[in-house]
Amino acid sequence: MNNNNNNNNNSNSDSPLFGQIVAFTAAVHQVASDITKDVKSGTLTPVQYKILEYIAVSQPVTLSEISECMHMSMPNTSRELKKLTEKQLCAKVTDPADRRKQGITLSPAGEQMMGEAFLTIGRRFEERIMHLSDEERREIGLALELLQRKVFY
Amino acid sequence: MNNNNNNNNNSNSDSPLFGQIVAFTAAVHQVASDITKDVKSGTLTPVQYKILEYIAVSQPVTLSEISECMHMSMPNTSRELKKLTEKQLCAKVTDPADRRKQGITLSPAGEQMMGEAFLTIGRRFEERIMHLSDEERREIGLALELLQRKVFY
DNA sequence: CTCTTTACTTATCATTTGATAACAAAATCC
DNA sequence: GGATTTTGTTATCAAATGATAAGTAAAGAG
Repeated sequence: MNNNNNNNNNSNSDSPLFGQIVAFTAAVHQVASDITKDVKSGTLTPVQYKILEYIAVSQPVTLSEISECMHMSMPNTSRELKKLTEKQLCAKVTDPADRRKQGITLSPAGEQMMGEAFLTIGRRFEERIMHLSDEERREIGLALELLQRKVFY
Repeated sequence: MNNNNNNNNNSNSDSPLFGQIVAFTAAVHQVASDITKDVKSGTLTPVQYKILEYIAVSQPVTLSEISECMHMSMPNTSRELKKLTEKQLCAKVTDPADRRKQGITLSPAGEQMMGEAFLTIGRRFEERIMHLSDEERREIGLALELLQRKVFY
């Protein structure tokens, strides 16, 4: 009865791309979540793992950068980073040029942990694209480049 | 030549695609997070919003489906859904064919809330791709389709 | 009809995360 | 040199989320 207008409100008829992007984004999230499932050590909280991931890719980083990029407040960032440091997974080095700033890097143990995590992720990804030919991979590379440049910048 | 098709176990990131995918995935997450920032009503927790989003796209859904898809336990799913129902944002309808199951849909208020959210998201997305030509959009559509079919399935 | 399984609920507790106030040290501004 | 801004810390509190145990009602199996 009051089943009013049809659902499938996935779009916005302005842009047919929009619906496609929504579905695509959901798929990317889904796959990313599948592929990274259980890679993190049990002693890490999800946020802590994310932080390590970010440090691993962007090191050295400052606390403020982590804070901004991960959308968390400085106090909370500081707290989590302290825990990571206590777990010996990362190290803070005071910038000699500006001694307020701290360059944060992974410790050797942190490097190893994240190295293993990325290896697992890489293996799972390889499985997923195992069956693809060189030509297909080339196309995928181009598609990724295109989307990143024009949409996900 | 070191071609794919054989499963080389020492895989990790000798696939140049892997690094590209990592960066791409990060970019997608970043943009998605930017674009959906603050679209949710202040009365919703992040998880509750995610659930509503899922219901909106997939309704009607059962509790178990939400539970599985969102990676949360049945008790917790039940709790959050109860809160959403109390907030009048969704409705449970017992399946007459199997009265254990509950089809969950958005209530009119829920439809409206999510409709507005999607509209905002759509507008922000439009801004982002505003400057693109028809030809570019067509290419993007193709790229999305390719990636979704071959990588993010 | 009893036994088991499925789908979900309720209650409870621990942990994680978010938010805010108050502080400190180094750099920068004037 | 004193005020201000930047960068980070510590402490505390509230809320959100996760985990688990125990229960209910309906469906299905034998």
